[in-house]
Amino acid sequence: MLGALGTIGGEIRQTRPFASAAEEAVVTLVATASRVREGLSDVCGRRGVTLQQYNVLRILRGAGDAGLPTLDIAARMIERSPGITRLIDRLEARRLVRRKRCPSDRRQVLCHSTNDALRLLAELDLPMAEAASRCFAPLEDARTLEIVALLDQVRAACGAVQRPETLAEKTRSRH
Amino acid sequence: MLGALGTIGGEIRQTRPFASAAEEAVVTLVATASRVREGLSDVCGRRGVTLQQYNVLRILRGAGDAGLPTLDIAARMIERSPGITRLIDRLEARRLVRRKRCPSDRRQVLCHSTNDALRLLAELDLPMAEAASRCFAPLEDARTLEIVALLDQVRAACGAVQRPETLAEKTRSRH
DNA sequence: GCCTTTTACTTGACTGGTCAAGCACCTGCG
DNA sequence: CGCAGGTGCTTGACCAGTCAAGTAAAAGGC
Repeated sequence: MLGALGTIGGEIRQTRPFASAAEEAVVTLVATASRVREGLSDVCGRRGVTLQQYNVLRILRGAGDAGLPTLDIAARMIERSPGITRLIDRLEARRLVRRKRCPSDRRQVLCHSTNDALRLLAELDLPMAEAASRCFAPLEDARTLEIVALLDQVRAACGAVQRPETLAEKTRSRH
Repeated sequence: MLGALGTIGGEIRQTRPFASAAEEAVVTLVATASRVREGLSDVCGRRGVTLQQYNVLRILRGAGDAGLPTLDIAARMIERSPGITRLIDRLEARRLVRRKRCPSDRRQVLCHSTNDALRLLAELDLPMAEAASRCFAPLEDARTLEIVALLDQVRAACGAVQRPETLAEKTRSRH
């Protein structure tokens, strides 16, 4: 384990082996996600959007014409983002998002995808899918889904204490 | 798959299933790492350091009295960090790092851990290890190491194009 | 019908991260 | 020895993310 080829221990030139399997896994997980993220970020970056912005645009595309209130977008993001307002500000400035106050609840601001955004997403769909495939290319689909299943358990374990169900979510699941 | 409990599809309330295993895996990977990162970040945060700063301090502890030049630290970081100089600036301002010019190569700046830093790390060792264990608690060690092995392959696949071996690394491996 | 509480953001001040350019220093090569 | 080119950082300008406090609207009492 001490500096073996292809392992994190080797890559970051660590002098001592990991104290536990969990510690090694945490480091490997964060490092791997970081690399994958860079690859995707790079693809988005070529079209002038960050990965977070891309994520928002995809969420809005999925929401369709109805649009989505600001905090609902935040709740669906892959990575938590408290700066959601400003993030969308920038997208609105670039005419990738339109906002309007919700008539039935004037506290909410409904966000909509614009045609520019849909065009941008259409351009990004293929390269993003390719970037994802490239990362998991050495693994068969079965192995890939195995990772997914294992990671789901990890998220459940740390997410349980980390991100307690919000009130909004509780309310939603009640009906 | 469409919104099943405990899966990413359910958690982020996605309306359509994923187009491919790779895309699902990418989303799951980034989301999971993000949650794990938050948990660790939170532990560090209570002692006033970011996860990146903690990583630097650990690297310097590992380096011992010899210290380590700035860019060597950057190379060993779990997440790539071009802002390494400023990151260390902040650590130096808080007296967690000492810097001095290397006498044999005056371009390099050798960074050293201070006693304050060692004390801080000693305080963080246990809670950080616990946070890591908590994330992987539902998995047996064998399953945990299975994830590590799979993720190593993913990193190799996207890292190959993403982060080509630097010249410095080539030089080092030559002797 | 008012008054508290909750929700859904928004704003301001700040910290931290990123990119590009620059400077000091070393390393060969003629 | 001098100088072209590479290395190792640092700096400045910018942008994105974070935290705390504030505002406006809805919801729920009494």
